[in-house]
Amino acid sequence: MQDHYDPQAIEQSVQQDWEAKQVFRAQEDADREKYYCLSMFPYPSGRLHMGHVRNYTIGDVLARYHRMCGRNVLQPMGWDAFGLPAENAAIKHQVPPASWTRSNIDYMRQQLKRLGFAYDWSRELATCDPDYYRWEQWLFTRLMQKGLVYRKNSVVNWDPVDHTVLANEQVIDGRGWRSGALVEQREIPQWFLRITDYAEELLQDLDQLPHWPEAVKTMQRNWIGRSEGLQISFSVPDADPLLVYTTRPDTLMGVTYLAVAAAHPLAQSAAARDPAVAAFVAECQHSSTAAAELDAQEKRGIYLGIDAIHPVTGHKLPVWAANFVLMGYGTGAVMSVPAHDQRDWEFARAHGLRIKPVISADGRNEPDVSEGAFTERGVLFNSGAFDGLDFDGAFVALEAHLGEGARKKVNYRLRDWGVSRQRYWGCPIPVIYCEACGDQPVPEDQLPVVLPEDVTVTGGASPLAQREDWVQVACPSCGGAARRETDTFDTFFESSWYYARFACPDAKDSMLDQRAGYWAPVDQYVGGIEHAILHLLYARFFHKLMRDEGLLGSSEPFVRLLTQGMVLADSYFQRDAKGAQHWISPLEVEPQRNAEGRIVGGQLKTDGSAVEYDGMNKMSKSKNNGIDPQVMIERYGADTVRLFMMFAAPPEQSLEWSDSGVEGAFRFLKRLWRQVKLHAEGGPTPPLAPADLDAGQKALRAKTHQTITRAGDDIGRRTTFNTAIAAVMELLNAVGKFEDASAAGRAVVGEALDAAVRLLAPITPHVSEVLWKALGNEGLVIDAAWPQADPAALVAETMELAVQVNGKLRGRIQVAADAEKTAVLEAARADENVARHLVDKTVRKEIYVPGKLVNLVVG
RNA sequence: GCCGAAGUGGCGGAAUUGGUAGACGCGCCGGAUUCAAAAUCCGGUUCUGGCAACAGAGUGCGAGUUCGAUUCUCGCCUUCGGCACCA
Repeated sequence: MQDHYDPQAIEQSVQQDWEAKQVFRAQEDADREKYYCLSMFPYPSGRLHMGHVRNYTIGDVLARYHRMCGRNVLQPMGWDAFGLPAENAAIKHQVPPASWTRSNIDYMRQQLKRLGFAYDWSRELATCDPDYYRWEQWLFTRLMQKGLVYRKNSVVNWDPVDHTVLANEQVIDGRGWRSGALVEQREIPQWFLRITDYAEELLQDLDQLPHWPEAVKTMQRNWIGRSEGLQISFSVPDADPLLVYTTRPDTLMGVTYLAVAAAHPLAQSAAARDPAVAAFVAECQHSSTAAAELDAQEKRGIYLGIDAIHPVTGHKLPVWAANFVLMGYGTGAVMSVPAHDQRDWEFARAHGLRIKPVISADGRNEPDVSEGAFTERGVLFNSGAFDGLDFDGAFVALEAHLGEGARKKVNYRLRDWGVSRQRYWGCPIPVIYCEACGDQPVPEDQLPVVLPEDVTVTGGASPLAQREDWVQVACPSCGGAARRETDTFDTFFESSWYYARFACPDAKDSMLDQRAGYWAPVDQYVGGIEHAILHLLYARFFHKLMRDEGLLGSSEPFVRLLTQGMVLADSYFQRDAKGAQHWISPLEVEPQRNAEGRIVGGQLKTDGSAVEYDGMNKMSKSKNNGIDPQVMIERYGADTVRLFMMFAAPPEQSLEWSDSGVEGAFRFLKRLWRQVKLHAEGGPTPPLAPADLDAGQKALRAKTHQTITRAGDDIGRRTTFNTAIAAVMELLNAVGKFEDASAAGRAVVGEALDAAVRLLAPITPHVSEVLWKALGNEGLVIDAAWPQADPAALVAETMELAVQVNGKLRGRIQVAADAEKTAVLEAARADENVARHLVDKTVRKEIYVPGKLVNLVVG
């Protein structure tokens, strides 16, 4: 054993040892309990960032912990390889997306290996590989045959200069990010998956996921947005009736106007007659397609000069076009009740429309709607024959009254999944268009439809559409001339099923084989909270599609979910003469602190010039505050980086990068190394005789077994790795203070160090392997058993209780562990300081919480 | 705007089921070691008053429930994540 802890010397040789012994190769074994641990696979952007390191360390700690608990663990890794950044890099550096992506994968794979993650690399997959994406093409053709796929027009952001469709993130202040041109909304035909057919099951099955965070389930429930209401028809003279959906049919008598989307046929026909309406509709064409921006923008509208007929009163209701009504959602029309809906109220106020209250809290007093809408449920008034009814009564009565004009309907906020992308670097949608035979799925024996990789990406029109050799194809039905679909799948398509393919990445004849039956579902999934809705919902949907295809027996893909927080770092900037911010890496700044120790600014290390401090922000290119994991691994080793990441914050919270925190983690490992070395130099650990220990030895042994209990619970049940590490630190602090060179003393220290090394093995696996051997053990610590606490070591003879008077802490008492309540209360009153607070007072109440405290309530 | 989360010493965080607020680490202060420094080791460290014993205050803000609230309820403020074409 070397004198000093030298991570660079040991980590490589430990990794070679694991590799040589193929330690992490997973084998199906029906006799063993399986544990499938998966971290969200990375997009191969070029280099690993700290978010990856955090994500994969969490997964690795859990995988290694469960392995030490005896489970048959699978932990695979792969690449979410299709996506927009490859096309951007292609434009910038004139490299094909395929080669850019594959060289990134090669670099990042080597980085992951350097971090010592326990992956079964034999199962590695990349979604840009035709052997992978052929199976999602196959599934799509199956779904076409089942009627779960359809094609319809939908709106995209169109850049009229670059002649290309833009992603929402490529639209900046309404303009294309490269061209600067004003973006237009354009309708194009796109493929959709009927996820709404599964809306009810996706909602119901959330109840089958007790080990998912409540926040994620709540967000998914709200996203699916099930509601029950009435679809009501409003007749319009000389036009088709307007259909609206409402969850508040009880407010029908308070409807004072109707609002339709700018793209609604009624608005379109009004635009043809009225230039003012036409101008409004044209203006709406330039608004964003992003819901967040639409929702936040000023509510605008225009009267169409058309009136609909109220289905009960027969009164005329003005029909408006409004920018907050979306054509793609529901019927593209809403009924407006300004007295009882806040958005309608604001719109009515702005445009001088009538506000008619019809719901009262108690059925007697009219609500005050002068300052805002009254949105609670209540009792109807001002509603003719329906006066006095409550919500449910009105619902039923109105449904009956309207007859043909209304239909009860369960509605979902969830919309069908548009999977078409007008991009090159993605999985080709396997469809052939024949003028004679129509839309055809590519036949199974012609799959995969391989994406040509030798292309030039310009940022303009799709390179695929320009490849006539690829586009032109024989119709599978009539054999005549036909054309391929040139759109590719949304990249969420690939990431919706990769977890299942890891069970059988080499399956040649099917999407999944029987091995998926062994490994699926994933027992523990780990990834960023930003995926709480979209990715996780699509993966749940795909799992059910694959189940209904007979490929899987379960209904949910992920049994447990851990959503990790972001990694933040200090960010600094300087301003140039024009006032523009230039972001400076925290590595180049000497921070300046105020008297309280808070950072208030800093100086550039190179020239001492002043820099401004922008606080802690998510590590990102845009703020230039990313800390390169590679640099940290080279300086401190993988174990220190892993330890710091697990210690600095609980996994679900955001984590603040701290150079001195990393130093602290490194210092801890150096101290651990010294303690083991010191102990090992004294010779082999003598055998332990628990019955013959003195009080001090018993105390250390109790600490060891408390630590085992706590760390096991923290890692296995609570997944709070930070507190598990703190517990081990406490144990090692106790060992450091323990000075007893007797045989029994050395036995107790040996037991403590043995436990510490095993408890740390999932977190700092390399140094743990070396220390494990140094303590005289054979084999690998990753093959050792997770330590078990000895209940006998935890039994204490006395316990400390807090004593409060009127809820304020006034003393602490030591009592026998089995003391009766009366004896405890007597000891509490006898405490000197407690007694002072009881002078001239009457004890009105005595509260005793066994093992915790006594509270004496005095008057 | 809508949905979700977070807010505790100088800093990161702990307090698991309503029961001792501040574990563990960082930083800082003092000491040991050293010619000196680094490294290491030991001690202290929520704030205010006090030599101390101890007392008072204290978990974003304002109310409430309770013998007792960081924890539960209501109302606000701030920050962060998502909002369907970033992944």
